[in-house]
Amino acid sequence: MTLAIHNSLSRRKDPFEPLVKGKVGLYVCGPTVYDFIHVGNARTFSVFDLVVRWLRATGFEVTYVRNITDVDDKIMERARERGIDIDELTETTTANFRADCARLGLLAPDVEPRATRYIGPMLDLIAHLESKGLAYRGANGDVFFAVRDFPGYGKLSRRNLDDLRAGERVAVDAAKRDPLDFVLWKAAKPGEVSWPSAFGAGRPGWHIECSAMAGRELGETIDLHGGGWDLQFPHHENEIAQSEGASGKPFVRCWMHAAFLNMGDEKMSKSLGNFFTARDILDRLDPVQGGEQLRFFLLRGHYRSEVAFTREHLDEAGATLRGFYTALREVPPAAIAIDWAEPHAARFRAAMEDDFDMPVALAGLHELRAEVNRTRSPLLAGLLKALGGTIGFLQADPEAFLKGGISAGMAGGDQPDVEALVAERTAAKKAKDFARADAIRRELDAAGVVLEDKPGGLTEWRKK
RNA sequence: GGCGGGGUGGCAGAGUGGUUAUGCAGCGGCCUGCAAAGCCGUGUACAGCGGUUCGAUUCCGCUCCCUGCCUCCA
Repeated sequence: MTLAIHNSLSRRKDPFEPLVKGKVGLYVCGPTVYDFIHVGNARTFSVFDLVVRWLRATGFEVTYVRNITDVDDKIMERARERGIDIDELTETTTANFRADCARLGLLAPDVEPRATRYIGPMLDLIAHLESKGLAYRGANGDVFFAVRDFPGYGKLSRRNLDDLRAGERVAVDAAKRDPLDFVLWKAAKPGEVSWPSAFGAGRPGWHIECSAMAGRELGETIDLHGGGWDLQFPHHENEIAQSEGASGKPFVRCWMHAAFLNMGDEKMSKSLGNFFTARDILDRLDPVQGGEQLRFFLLRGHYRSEVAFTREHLDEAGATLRGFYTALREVPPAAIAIDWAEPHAARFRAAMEDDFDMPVALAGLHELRAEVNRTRSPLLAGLLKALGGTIGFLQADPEAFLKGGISAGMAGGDQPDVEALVAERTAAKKAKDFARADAIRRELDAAGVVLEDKPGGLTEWRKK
């Protein structure tokens, strides 16, 4: 069984073989830290979290690099609006981003390079490109990449230079030789942050940072590079041009692009203004279940298919997760190592290795869940938990998960004393006072608590 | 205008040239004091029109519709 990944370069599922056997370098384009991330961003980061977890679960040693873009026009603009300096803005935004990721249950990357710490490598790269005739200085002091002098330009996004309508929507910079040339280094204007350089004081263009950081952290040729679909052009195309233009070697062996999260049937995006921040959503969900619920919602479809963001779908994801946890609560899972030859495990793995086919993998997990309920086998329950664990799910304590925010005392002061009412109801039941017992059930139900009577007079409860 | 993705049962969502995806919801049953949970059973769904084929949701062509990138964007 070998992993096949859809490679945007070939547009096929290619067998995945890292450059060095057993070791994978993965670079993911991270956020530009001027504001909270939205749920669409969360989806992309969740997708690559899934990739990293799966690779590790199947024995790869992964170096996961996800950058922080902390210099950019929007950052400068936002800092100016707020009257704070850029560092203050990027520091707090980065901290917020990390906190949101933690709530979602995302693994931290092994390396989280910040663009401003890699100005040196960027300048080296630009100088190298200039020496090879691929970069030139414009009349305005900016340094540009000469797109037509790089033969492979357009190979990732399948664009023909002559078909691109540069300037149709945005004025073309007169300093460029070709309208499609892009900035490597922007000459500083008065009052802007800048770094001294051989090209004059300035700051990096957007694309150069990823080439520099990926090259510095993972080498000239990297195994996997990911991001959202919208990054394919121009960002990733330009990264290829810069990196391959300089090194003469293939930059990325396999490109992965995650599909969008939509609002209605439109892409969720900051420029359209139709977005929710990940934090807004997490704040509205149960404090115990919310992170896993949102991540499950974001990942239950295939990563190359768009998903529509609605409250109903989010609720459904929560219900599904509760179903899994219910099985694990009823049948305490044995702590086991996964035997990949076991039929459920083999099916799950085959699905995951087929370009991370989560819907099929989850279908197998559902069947396993039903079997756990039927057989009450701790070994199968253990397998369910272990398989879920390979992709970062089902690792919470089932009892705590099912009780949700109510058990953690986070639901507010007007919550009824569940344990006391349950005890009272147990007594009422014993006395055959079913009217009282049912009244308590109704009262708790209204408070969002569902009671489940078990054999032997025990009563479990969970959040509705 | 160029390049791209997609239209599957009430909803979500895989997949396949001819056999059950799966989940949620619904319906029936078992269990239960009543419930809940669980289990069992239950759905001739593949945008339309042609073509290829013994047979197409699955391949080919056309049409219609939705949508992405081409500017910052996960």
